Amino acid sequence: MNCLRSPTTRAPKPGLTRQQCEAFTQNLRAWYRVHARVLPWRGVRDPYRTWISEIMLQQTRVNAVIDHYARFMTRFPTVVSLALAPEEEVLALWSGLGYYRRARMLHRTAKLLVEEHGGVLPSTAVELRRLPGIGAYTSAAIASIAFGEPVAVVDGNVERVLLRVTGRPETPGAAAAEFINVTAQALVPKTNAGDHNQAMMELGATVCLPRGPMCDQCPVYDECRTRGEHTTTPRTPMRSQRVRYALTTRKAEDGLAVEVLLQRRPAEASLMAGMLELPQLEHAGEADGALVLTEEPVLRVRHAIVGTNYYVEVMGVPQRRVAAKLALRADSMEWVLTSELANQPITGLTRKVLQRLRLMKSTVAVGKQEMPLLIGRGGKATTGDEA
DNA sequence: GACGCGTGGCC
DNA sequence: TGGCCAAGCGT
Repeated sequence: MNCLRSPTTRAPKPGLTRQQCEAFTQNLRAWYRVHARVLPWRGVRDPYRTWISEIMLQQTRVNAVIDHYARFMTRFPTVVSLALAPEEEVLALWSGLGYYRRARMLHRTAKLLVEEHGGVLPSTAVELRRLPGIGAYTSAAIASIAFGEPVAVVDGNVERVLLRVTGRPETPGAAAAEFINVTAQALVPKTNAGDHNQAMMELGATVCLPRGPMCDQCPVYDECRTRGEHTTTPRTPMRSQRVRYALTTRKAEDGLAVEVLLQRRPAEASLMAGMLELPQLEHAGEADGALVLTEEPVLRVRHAIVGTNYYVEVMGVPQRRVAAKLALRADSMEWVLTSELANQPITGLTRKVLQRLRLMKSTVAVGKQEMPLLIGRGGKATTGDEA
């Protein structure tokens, strides 16, 4: 425990006394031994696996990561296999996870590691921090979990837990961030730092919840100043936007298979660059009437992206009509076999639409195996038909 | 330091 | 149903 290690006189002090630090860490450790969730990336001593899981977990829920992680590790079991893959394939396995820049940086870093570091991850937080896509949190997470370095992670969970435990008023800013960092570091044991860090996050994710913390189940209730009181800062309200996509299909050359017309987003787009989606129609207005065959959309879905609710209408558009309308963008159009959709870098929204229309099969070929594309609650594979 | 970047699940 | 997120990073 580092509580004795007093910071320099000018640095802020931890928000807990030495005795509180010791009690907190002990109680947390005992709780974690019993309540730690069994997750695929836990209990493996492979820095590569820790790296992949931590990148996937950035701003992403554990449940969403589990199946993507399994497919990803099957297809790319090593740094070298990842480095050798085309970016298209990395994005295809990332499809549905969001924040696609993560996948590109992951791929870039894998190639960098192979070219300049013998395909091996560096073992300290300071060195890891220099790699693309690895920031303050992820460098500490990999260093502590995979290499045992006693460095604290600070994510949203840790921040919330420590604000509640210390009772420090939530006033965002550099001073508050430094206070959190110092307090978090004071709690890190010299050994098993990785387990301690994961326990801190596990506590925040399963007990010390943002809303409705379950204080009666909390292992550090006695050390907590606020017992769960915590005000969350209000957010900007969601905006709404209407959007229409064209669903156009044709028979493949063999006369049996079906192909779907997709459009590739510009490589320089800030949002989902280079990924495939259904062609977007001009918004309801003037010339649309001549284009749309079915007055009623084939499908309506709502799709939320941070800050915006998209109310989506998918319109069935025959091939001969779509050609004229979309000719200007013809160079970005691609016909994709429905059997190949699962292996393409498709945006989450288009993926959702195609699955709901049963045009997209529910498994993806990864190496020699067929992996389920959807995992239902409880880990049972589903066909997607239940939706 | 603020902002842009995705998504599925939960209530 | 609509609102609220969740194990951040780069610019």
